[in-house]
Amino acid sequence: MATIKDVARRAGVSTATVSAVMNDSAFVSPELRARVVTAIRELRYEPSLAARNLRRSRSQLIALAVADLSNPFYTRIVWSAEAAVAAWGYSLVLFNSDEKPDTERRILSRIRTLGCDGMVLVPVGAANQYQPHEFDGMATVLLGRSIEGNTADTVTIDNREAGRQAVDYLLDLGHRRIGSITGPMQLSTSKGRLDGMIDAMAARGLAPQPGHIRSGEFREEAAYSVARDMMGSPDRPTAIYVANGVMAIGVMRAVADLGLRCPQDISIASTDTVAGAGGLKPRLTRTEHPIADMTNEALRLLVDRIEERVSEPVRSIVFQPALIVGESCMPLRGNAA
Amino acid sequence: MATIKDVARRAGVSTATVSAVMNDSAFVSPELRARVVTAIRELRYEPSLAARNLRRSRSQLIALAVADLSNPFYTRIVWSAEAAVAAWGYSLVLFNSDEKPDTERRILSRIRTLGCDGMVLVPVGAANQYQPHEFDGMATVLLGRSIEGNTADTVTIDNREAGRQAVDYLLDLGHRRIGSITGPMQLSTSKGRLDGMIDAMAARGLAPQPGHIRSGEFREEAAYSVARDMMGSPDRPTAIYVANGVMAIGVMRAVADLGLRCPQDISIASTDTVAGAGGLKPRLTRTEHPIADMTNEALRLLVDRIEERVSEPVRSIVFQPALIVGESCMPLRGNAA
DNA sequence: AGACTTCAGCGAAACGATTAGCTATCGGGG
DNA sequence: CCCCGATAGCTAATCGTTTCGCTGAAGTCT
Repeated sequence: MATIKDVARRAGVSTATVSAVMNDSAFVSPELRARVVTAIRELRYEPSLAARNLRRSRSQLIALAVADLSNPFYTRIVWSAEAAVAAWGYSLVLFNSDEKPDTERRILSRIRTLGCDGMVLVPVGAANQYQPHEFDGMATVLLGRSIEGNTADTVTIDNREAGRQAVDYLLDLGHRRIGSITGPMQLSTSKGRLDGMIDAMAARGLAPQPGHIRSGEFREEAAYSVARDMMGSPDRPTAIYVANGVMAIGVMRAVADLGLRCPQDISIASTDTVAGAGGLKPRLTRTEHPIADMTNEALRLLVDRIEERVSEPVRSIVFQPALIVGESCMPLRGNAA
Repeated sequence: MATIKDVARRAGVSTATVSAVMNDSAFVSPELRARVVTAIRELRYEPSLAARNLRRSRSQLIALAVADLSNPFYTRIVWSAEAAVAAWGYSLVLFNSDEKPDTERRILSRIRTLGCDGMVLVPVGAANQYQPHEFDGMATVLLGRSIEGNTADTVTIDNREAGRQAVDYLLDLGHRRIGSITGPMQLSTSKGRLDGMIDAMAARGLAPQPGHIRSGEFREEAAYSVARDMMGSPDRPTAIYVANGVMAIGVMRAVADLGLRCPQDISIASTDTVAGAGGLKPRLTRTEHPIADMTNEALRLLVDRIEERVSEPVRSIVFQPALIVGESCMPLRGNAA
């Protein structure tokens, strides 16, 4: 691997000149520039980022730590993020905390050690699990989930509104016994969506039955067993709001395995799914999130911070969900019940 | 950010001793060690990888460049790779070449500049597009696709066998007019799978009609339009072998939009899909690839190379596909035709 | 006691870039 | 003719580690 010294020697100039040519940081006469450029090409010189970064104390690395790489929702974020990061001239270091706070803690420390210029984090822990020092000195944007009392920029969806929209739709169809399957309650997303559901019902003087509100991990299997349990009971709901796309798949599988038909026997609405794209039948009625826009925005905020073009202490951007009507819901009258 | 010097000063020792404590690289008396450890904790010292790597000329970074991050096949690879890389003590830098050779070239150069210790590459170009120098000096493993005449380790699936298995199954069901929709022919995967199909038919004295063999980009949209075209003609095949999971979704959508039913009107078999997991109906009959195993193996080979525990010049590992029977194929007799 | 080995720990030279500050050259104005 | 300013390019310090080779103290052997 050729170094800047080799190039300098070959071109008969100093390393400072080579550096100037590489970075366009000072005027270099056309003649010398040409010699340097030739030497660079001949030696196939590529500057070492390790050295450059040590000097500049920057790394050109942006870390992305997502909560669950097996979830298409996050792989979509990864896809968008890779493109955005590259477009801003950085490279993406990817981490999967697998919804485990301990793993996340190790990742945070690793990100620090790597000297990443900034990070986009989908936090998995409850607010009180974070030490303040875990964020300071590092440009950070929280994506998708927020942490109360945090000091970092945040890009989220209006979860409460998402829950409200979905459940309002079910209510409009005449459903009254509506259940919900959501994720862990310490997460802002789960809590927000459930609150939205409760809002929507309260607005019509209703409240969900306690046994019809269940939470579990944001995984297909967890949702499957919770759904089997809830749907097996005689006073089962006529409609379910599932707070997450992957869980919705589990719920649909549970419904099918119980011999129930969707939407004839049970209506299902969900939030944040990307499953519709996969050819799922029936197509889910769901609130969709502008994942790509959210991710791009998160990176814009982050790069702003990194390059110190920003004055405000903390910025919070909230996107709005949109209800997409599929084929997984029916008016109550049409029900077998 | 505290540096090793701060720690040394605080503990009243030299930087060399701090380094020894950090790396367990030399014996340090319990007393000094304790002082150092305390100082490290108090200052919340984390060594700078930039400096360490400059010195050691290693980066603890492994690059993964996949062909298409929007394809679940590759996101599955990303998932497995992140876990494996972390388990080996490295971090993952992710790139998406988006099936574009130009983008891939830029990525290769970036990987070099970053000083990654090694890379796992899903190559997108034809063999002759690679310069030998693009690989040398860098530990490399090719994953999923191979490059003829390459000098890197390779982990692939037996594509020919995959095509043979799927088409054999269709032949066993009595199909004779079998079509195929595959990816770009310069890719080893597309070519291998088509060859396997031709093998299977030739073994029974048959050959596909020329108009029934089509190729296009490995994308849902490409497959959709090719399928509409092929299925619209009067002598359309009674079964199709689709060489890729994402394309299979496009084909199924095309079939549905043409008012045809699968499997009653047309049987579909595919290779390499991960769509079955997504709740697709009917479930595809397909050859599955042990993606996680392949990825783990690729990383094992790579780390072997990086840590120079290996003598052989080039290793090639070929995995075998397995036929998974779903509900997307029927015997020919049952057809409307 | 003297000579030799261990051994903990230190000092300083790398690693490969950037960059502040300096030097030499040249042209032009007083 | 001298001085000055501008300009091109160089020298050397620096970033934060690791690591080679050294020192001096303590232990071991004759």
